[in-house]
Amino acid sequence: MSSGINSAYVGFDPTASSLHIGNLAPVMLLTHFQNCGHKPILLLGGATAMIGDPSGKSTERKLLDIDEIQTNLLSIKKQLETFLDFDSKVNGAEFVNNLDWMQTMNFNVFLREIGKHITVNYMLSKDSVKNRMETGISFTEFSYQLIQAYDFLHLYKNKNCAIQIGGSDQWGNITSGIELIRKKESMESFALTCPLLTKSDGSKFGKTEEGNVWLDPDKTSPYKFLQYWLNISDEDAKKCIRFFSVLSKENILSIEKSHEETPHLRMLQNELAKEMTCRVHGKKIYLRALEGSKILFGKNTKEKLATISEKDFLMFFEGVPSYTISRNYFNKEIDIIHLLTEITPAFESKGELRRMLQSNAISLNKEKISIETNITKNDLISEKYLLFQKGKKSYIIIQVE
RNA sequence: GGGGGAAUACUCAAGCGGUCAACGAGGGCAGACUGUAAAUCUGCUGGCUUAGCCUUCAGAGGUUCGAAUCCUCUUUCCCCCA
Repeated sequence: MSSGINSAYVGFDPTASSLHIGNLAPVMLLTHFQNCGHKPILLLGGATAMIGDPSGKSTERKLLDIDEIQTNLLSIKKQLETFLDFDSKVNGAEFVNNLDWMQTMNFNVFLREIGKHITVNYMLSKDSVKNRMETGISFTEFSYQLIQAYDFLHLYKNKNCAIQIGGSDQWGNITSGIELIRKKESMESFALTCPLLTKSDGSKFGKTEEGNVWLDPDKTSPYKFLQYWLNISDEDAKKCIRFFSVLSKENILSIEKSHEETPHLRMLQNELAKEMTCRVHGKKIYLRALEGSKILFGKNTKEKLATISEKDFLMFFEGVPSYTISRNYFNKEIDIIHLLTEITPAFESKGELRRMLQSNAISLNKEKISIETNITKNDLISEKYLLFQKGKKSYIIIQVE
């Protein structure tokens, strides 16, 4: 590794229109790899996405639509571009697409040149296949590891790339590639896998109750994206900042030190959230999302709330339960319980809402309200919205039309 | 095929004729504290027009002034014998 420039590749199958932060671990390995002077190669799995990787899947998957794969491929490519340097003459990152060599590959040639070197016995020993022996696996998905193995061989021969990086679920596929290179070329190649990141509470990293945290702002709003990083526990933040930031070792140690001295400032989380949100969404959007967080979680923010634009308001609250009601209701005062249970189904029962109100859990426009509160049109933000909160983090929006 | 046991709220799990909307634990939600943490403490956790009322303890009937509790049948599950 320390001698000269090496190449390493990571493969991404365009099975979704966006990457999520769980995909980022191998990307960051490549980033660090490049920062050490080596050359990263990003393999887009235009061909492999058409096959379907059985790794980690307990059942056969439906084939993806070919047009969809193309669309996905382009948007994932765009997302990846922000993580690496493509301009360097010396070790600039490079994209390849395995469709380029697979679509001209003749099946007969493939069987003679590639298939002959890997035994079915060997292929069957992989977890991805073994786990499917009971439930069944199609020949198509079974072949996947051979195609990925061939990718590795192809890049070894054409790009002098002897290292493949991936998530730990890719171990089997990668070692098949190493095996193939050894058989065909009598040369050594290397696998580097990163464990699936888990949080200290044992749950999967990069998931919220609503699902994956996506890089695509249409799937996960920048505000939520920022919030995800801000809410990482201290313990996890230490791990994450090493992994996901490109800060120097000294820098990280000094942030950690300040964090320990003044833990309530949450230096680690803030720094991490800033790095990630800026890199994925850009600085401008980061600042807007940050402003939103301050408004929603800061103190004395009722006035501030009134100042944010409708556009930002909608961005911060993208994805929160929202109900639309008629303006006619505001001809007179509205009973709070009537509004939140009957006019809108925001709460499942009046009893529940009553309990919440009695325990001081409900806020309207950032101010606690009681069971006697009546709503008037003066409570409307931008003459259009009512912002309710259940506790600290759970929002409900009522929009007037 | 014969015999025995079980089915209770989101989950586990008490209850064995009235004091049961049903102990307790976990989970969940909220409050206090705090850092939009963790830990801790507190409250809530069937519905309603809430000193009360209504609907719930696998399902359907029955006994009784009164049933989650007793009886009958049905369904499902577990165990033992063949």
